[in-house]
Amino acid sequence: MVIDINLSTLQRLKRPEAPSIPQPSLARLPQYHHYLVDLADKGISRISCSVIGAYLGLIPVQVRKDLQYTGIIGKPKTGYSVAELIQAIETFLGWNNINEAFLVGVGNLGTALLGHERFSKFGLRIVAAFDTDSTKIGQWIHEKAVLPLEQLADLAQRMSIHLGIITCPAEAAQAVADEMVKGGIQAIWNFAPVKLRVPDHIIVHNEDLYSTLASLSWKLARRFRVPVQEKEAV
Amino acid sequence: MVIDINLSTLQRLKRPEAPSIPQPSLARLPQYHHYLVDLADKGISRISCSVIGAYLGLIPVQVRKDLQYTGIIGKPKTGYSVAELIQAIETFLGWNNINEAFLVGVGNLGTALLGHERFSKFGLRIVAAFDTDSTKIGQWIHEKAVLPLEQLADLAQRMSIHLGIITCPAEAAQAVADEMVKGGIQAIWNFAPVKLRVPDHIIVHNEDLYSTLASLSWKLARRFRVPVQEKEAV
DNA sequence: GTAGACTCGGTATATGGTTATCGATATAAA
DNA sequence: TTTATATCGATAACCATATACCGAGTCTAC
Repeated sequence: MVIDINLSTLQRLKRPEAPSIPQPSLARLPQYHHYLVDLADKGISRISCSVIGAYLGLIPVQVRKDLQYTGIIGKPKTGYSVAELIQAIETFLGWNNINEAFLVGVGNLGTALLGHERFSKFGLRIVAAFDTDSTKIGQWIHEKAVLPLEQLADLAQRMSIHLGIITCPAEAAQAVADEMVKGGIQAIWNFAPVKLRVPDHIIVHNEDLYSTLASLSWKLARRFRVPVQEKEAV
Repeated sequence: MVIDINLSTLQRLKRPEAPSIPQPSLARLPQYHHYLVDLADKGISRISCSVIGAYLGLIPVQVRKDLQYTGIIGKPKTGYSVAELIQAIETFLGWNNINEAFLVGVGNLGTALLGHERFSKFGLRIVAAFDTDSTKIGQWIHEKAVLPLEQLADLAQRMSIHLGIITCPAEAAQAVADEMVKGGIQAIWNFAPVKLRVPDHIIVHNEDLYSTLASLSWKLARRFRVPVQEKEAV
């Protein structure tokens, strides 16, 4: 059986033009951004890594390294310009160019995302929603039309939509992903707890609530359980 | 200014009894679990790391290492017992003992979580919801009562609730967290895009949509931008 | 104007997680 | 019964990320 070998090999081969920024740093940038916007609102114009780090519980060096990826240049003693920093992060993350997205699955979660106006500040605009439930189709939710899933592929192609958001039940997720791929969608933000099978060039990010839940319950169990050894000897 | 030094030092001091399992492994366990339950439903009773890995896009060694943390023991050639493996993961993650939780913020997202029946399979039961909006208080959403936030601390204490879920707007999140701490809650699952300030012994997990969004938009921007160098020389 | 303190940027080291390798063992086929 | 093969468990090498260190620059206070 060589399937596994092929798979892992593929994964590695896919990465030559791999991220020039570590994934964890990428994930921290929005946090810096959020804090910086707050500062800007307060009229503060310069900031140092130490202060940012103190606020977020990170050491100054790490903050500095993360920020360096955005290409920003600071000045000794004074630190960075807040405005420049915000700009640098937004540019780096591509938040200046809006990504238009389709969302599939207008349940509670889907509705929540559709109504999240703040996304537009972070380069995301959900332009339409899709569902298979005929009672939902035709409705308008948060000013977005709910269309039948069958139209997704065609519309995505014609409107050059690059991003798809999956908030449908797990059972339907793979079929939805297939439709998205057919419509030329490049990246999928997947909220369904399923491993999607898509071509290699498609970017998939899973928002896996169960992972978080696992961490939490493990830590809680650990805290309230009498401290026993985790592994039994054979 | 020594705040930062103290902070980072604290973080390290907090960790002596740190996770005996890497965070990424912990996050993968639910995925294995999900797949295994599917297998069990199909009547398959034994499984090898290679097959699990092939399904999830991981190499067999990694799967094996992850599973070892749960204390499971496999047999050469045959692999693991599916049933034992499921049991081992559930026990390890503490999914057998139900965690009762309070949820604060009955917006779309909060409602979505309240309605998510599957959580109960993963050791989570949301027993009540809270809000400050008087039009929501008194309602029942998915068979859970919506109570005024003021009652949270008292009820949490009397019912020995250990877990709090924050799905309210960012502005209110810190105040809610404070209430939770006052009520003796040990762990917080935070969906608000805010860095919460809580005592050291409180476990906080942020479900940060913006981090994911940042990754996605960076990768999309990178794909569609002409490949230029990321950093300008000084 | 000078001394001192703070902060940046670059390089080096340490840590933690992932991947590779090897020997042992159980099953299945000859 | 013997041989071949798939798989596990353990140890070791490797890689990515996080942390520490050091020199250089600039602002503040005296």
